[in-house]
Amino acid sequence: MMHTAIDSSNLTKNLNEILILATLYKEKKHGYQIALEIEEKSDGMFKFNHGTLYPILHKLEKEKLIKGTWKGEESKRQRKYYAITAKGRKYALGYVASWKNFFKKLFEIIGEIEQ
Amino acid sequence: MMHTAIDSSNLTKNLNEILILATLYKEKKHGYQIALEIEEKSDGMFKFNHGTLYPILHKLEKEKLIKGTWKGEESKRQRKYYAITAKGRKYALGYVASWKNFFKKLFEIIGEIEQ
DNA sequence: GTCAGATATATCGAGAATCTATATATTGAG
DNA sequence: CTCAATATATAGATTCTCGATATATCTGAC
Repeated sequence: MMHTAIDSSNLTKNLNEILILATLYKEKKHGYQIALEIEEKSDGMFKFNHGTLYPILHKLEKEKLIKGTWKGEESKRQRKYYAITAKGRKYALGYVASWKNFFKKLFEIIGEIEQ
Repeated sequence: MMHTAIDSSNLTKNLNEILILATLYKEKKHGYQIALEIEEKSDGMFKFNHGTLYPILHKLEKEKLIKGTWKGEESKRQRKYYAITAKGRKYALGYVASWKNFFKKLFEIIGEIEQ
């Protein structure tokens, strides 16, 4: 399995990527929908500002982890639906393993903190 | 208990702080020692560059979560030993609760990713 | 003894990423 | 018809880490 190491010096970026990939894992969604769903599911713990969300989507698309397609009838509002790619799925699977390892290590250290 | 919310848009900073507070929770240590211990305990997953470590220590000290004291005989090498304060302990306890919550929420979402 | 490498603290400039604000446009409720 | 929510996008400000640099001490090898 591809091993996607988490860069602890850039955790937020790693978090944003895995949240987006997870949200798209089972079905395609457009940007705004992704942001809303993540915010709802996490009870507001994870939020995306517009200025953060779209550049990340564009970057993931450039890396071919997701693929966007414009949809909407003519002269109607156009939405860009993103679908995860095969490459994106592999990447996401490796990422989950890395996050588990991350928390294991983290809790080993912060286990020092006790009441 | 004080609730220390984790700012998911600045995760690395939150991580660095909790790692330092955890490392100081049971005994005082100087900066270099903190960095080495965290790197060893995490098998290299968490690392501190010097340019990152010292500014964070200064900031935590300014916020009175830790307190530094220079030690070393005259004309010998001076080391600054940091001890966690009562305020720091309370803060750390709230932080651990927040990290657990963070972890829970994250895995609720990335649970979508399955083989 | 002296020299190299590890220990130890500190700061600066560069680079990367997010945030806030702004722009533009559609849709639905009242 | 107007306003709030939906929807995508980008620019500039801010913030944080990284790598480099500076300074100095300690220790072990030769």
